[in-house]
Amino acid sequence: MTRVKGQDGADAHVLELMGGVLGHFRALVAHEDWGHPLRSSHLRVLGQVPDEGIAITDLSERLGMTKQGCGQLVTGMVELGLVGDGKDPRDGRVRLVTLTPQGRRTLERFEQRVAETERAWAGAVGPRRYATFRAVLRELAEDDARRTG
Amino acid sequence: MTRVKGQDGADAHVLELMGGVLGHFRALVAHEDWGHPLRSSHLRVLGQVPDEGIAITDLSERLGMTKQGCGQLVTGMVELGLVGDGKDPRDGRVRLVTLTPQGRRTLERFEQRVAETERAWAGAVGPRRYATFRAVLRELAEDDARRTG
DNA sequence: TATTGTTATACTCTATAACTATA
DNA sequence: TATAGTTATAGAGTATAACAATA
Repeated sequence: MTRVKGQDGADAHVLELMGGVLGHFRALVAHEDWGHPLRSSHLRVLGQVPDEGIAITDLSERLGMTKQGCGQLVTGMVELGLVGDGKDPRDGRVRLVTLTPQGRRTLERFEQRVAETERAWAGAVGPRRYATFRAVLRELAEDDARRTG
Repeated sequence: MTRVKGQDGADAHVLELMGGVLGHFRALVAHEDWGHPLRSSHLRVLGQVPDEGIAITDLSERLGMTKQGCGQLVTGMVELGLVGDGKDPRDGRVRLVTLTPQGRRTLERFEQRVAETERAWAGAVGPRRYATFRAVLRELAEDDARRTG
């Protein structure tokens, strides 16, 4: 159960609310059959791999994690067939991470689920209110990135 | 750095945005000096302990986690002095978890930080837009709870 | 030397399974 | 027997430190 009320029935604060909504997606990913183990960390990676490929160090920066952790994560995803890795002909040190067709399909299917969910949400709260919600969320994230990044 | 743009500068989707905003709070908690180690799991617990105390099993349900995990978490928090535990006089099996004065102070201070942040956000995006954002977020969380809970 | 990436290790958070103690 | 809680163990996700290979 996702809680939305705090103690004594008081309104949950923003953090609990966001956490609950995010939990909805974790459940969505976990309960669907993807043909192989799929974790949300995989999806975050898939969304950051450009067509031309990317080095572990750059990918780790995009993901906001260490290159060590990123390297391990990618190794697991190569074994699952979600990404491929190869040498960069221009720099022998670089492991160039690319999307496999399967990785691309998985990413697209996930993005469809997100889009479906957003349509359902917009229907539930009203398209105009949802548009405001979405815009405010983006502005808050951008503000935060400006301060910390 | 909290990312807000996906690959090729495309807009990040809702999940990345929420994740980024939540990350802001994780950083806020991590960088402040609380006098002892404080993790976000602690804060979630503190927010769910009523004045009259609560049993581990009930607390675990409020938190949406197993009673085993909840018991461990509470044990650590007792050592930190954030909560106290005692026997329930009405049922000898029950470990009654209560807030210590220190736990209450920590919770209040955290809630002040949340309130300050929300005021800053409302100022940044406009009070009316922020009110819509907040209301939509609550409705989505409630909707989700109704479906899954 | 600086940079890319790996290996080794550890910690947080949480789960499942098997258990003990009390009702 | 049913319920409250603990102990043991494991796995995801990530970090830091020390290292190897290439530039």
